[in-house]
Amino acid sequence: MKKHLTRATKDYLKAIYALSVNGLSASTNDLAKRLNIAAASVTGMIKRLAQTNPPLVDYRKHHGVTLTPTGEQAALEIIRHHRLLETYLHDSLGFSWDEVHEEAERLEHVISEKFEARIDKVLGHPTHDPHGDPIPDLNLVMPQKASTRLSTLRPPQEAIIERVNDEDGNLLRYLQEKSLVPGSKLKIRAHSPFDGNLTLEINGEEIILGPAVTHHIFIKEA
Amino acid sequence: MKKHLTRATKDYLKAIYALSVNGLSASTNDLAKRLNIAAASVTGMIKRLAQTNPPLVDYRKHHGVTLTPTGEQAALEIIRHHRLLETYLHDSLGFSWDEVHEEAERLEHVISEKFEARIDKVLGHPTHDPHGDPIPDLNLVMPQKASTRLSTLRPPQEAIIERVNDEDGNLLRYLQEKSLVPGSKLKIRAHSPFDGNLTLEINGEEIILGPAVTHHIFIKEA
DNA sequence: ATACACTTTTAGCCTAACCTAAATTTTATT
DNA sequence: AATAAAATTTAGGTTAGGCTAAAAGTGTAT
Repeated sequence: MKKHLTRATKDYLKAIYALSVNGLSASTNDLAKRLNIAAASVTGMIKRLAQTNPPLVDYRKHHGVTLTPTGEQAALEIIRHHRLLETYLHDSLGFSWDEVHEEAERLEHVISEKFEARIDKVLGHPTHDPHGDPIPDLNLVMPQKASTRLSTLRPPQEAIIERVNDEDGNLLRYLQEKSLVPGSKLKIRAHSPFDGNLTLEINGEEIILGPAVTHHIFIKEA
Repeated sequence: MKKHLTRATKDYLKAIYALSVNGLSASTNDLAKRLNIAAASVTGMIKRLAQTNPPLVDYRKHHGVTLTPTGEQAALEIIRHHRLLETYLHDSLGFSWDEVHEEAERLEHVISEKFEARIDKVLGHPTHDPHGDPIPDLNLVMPQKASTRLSTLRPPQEAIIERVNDEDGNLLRYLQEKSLVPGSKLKIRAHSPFDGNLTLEINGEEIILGPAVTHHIFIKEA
C-alpha cells in the first residue's frame, strides 16, 4: 500500500533529511527557517508526521526529529527525482545551472516513476547532478557526499571541486563566471586569519574568496 | 500583477472551458461529474472564482458559469501547457499516446514559462498534440477544432481522422491497434440504424465500430 | 542557584476545498 | 396550472496546513 504524500509532507521530509547530517536530529527552529514557516507550525506538522502509519519521523518533545527508515526512503525518492530533474533540465533542455533548482523543486513532486525512468535512461543513468551532488540510485542508496569545505583548506594545499551548494542562484552565477565548478582544480595561495579570505589559483588566474563563498564549495584533495 | 492560481482553480477553469463549447455556459452538475466532485462543492468554488479580482468567471445562480476573458486566458495557458507536454512526452520521451494525458495533467500545473518555451522550441513549435488536438499559440489563440464526429457520417462518405478524445487510455490503446489515429483516411461502407454501428474501410481492412467509439473520433471530410 | 535569553510547545484562529443532508429553484409532464 | 423530478444552492461540518500570542522548557552566565 503506497501512500500518497502531500507536497508539504515531502518538503518536510526533504528538509529533515538535509538537516540530519551526522545522525543528528533536526531542530524545530532550523526546519522553520529552511521551510520559511513559523516554528509553531513546524511543531504541529511534525506531530502529524510522527503519527502516520507507518510513522515517517521519530519525535521527542524539545529534542528535534529524525526520519524513520520509511521517512528516509521517501526523502531519498524525492531527492532522486530532484537531482535527476536538475540534470535533465540542464543537459537536455538547456537550463543554466542556477535555474535548475527552482524548476526541479516544483517538478519533483509530480513526476511518475515512468517519467523518472525515462529521463534516467535518456541521461545514461547519471550519478551526479550539475552541482556535483550525488543522485541516489534506483535502490535509493545515497552515495557518500564530499563534506570537506573549501574554507577549511590552507596554503599550500590543492584540491578539486566536487560539489557546490545549489540553493542560491546568485552564488551559482558568480561561481560559474569564476569557473568554480565541479571538476575544477585549484591551489591555495594564502589565507587571511582576520577575515577568512582565501587567495587561490584556478586556471592560472588568482582570485580571492571570502568565507561566504568558500563555505559553500566542497572539495576532494587532489 | 500575475496572480498565483491554485491547482483546484486551474482544474475548474479547464473544465469550464471544455464544457463551454458553443458559447454555452457550463452547468454545476456537468462540472461536478467532470471533476469528480460533489455538486455542492462546485457551487461553492464557482462563487469564489466569480469574486476574485479580476473575476475569473461570470456566474448567475441556477444558470451556470462562463469564463471571463481573464479566466479564458488562464484556461488557454493551462491547455497550452497540457498539450505541449503531451507532445513532448510522446515525441521526446517515448511515452505512448495513452499515457501522456495523465502525466501532463500533473505537470501542466507546475512548469515555468521557461520550461514551456524550451519544449516548444525542441519540438519545433508544434500545432497539434498526439491526439490531434490543436495547441494554442504563444498569444493563446486557440485554432479551430474539428467538431464533426465520425458517428455522424453515412455511406459512402470518406474522411480523414483529425483528432480523438484523449481522456480514456483504454480507448486510445484500442484506437492505436486499429490505426484509428489522426491522419488516417477511411471510407464508410455501411451504417446500422438500429445500433448505430458503422462499417468502415481503413488501410484496406474492414472494421465495425459502435457509437461508443465513433462518438469520440472527429474527422474532416476527405 | 538565580536570572535572562532562546527555543519549543500550546492554545486558539484562519483559509481553501472538500463533504452530506436539507431546502429551494427550475424544468418537464400531465 | 399543478405537481413530480432533476438540478442547484444553502447550511453546517471536516481536514490539512498555515498563523500569532502566550506559556513553558532548556541552557548559560554570573
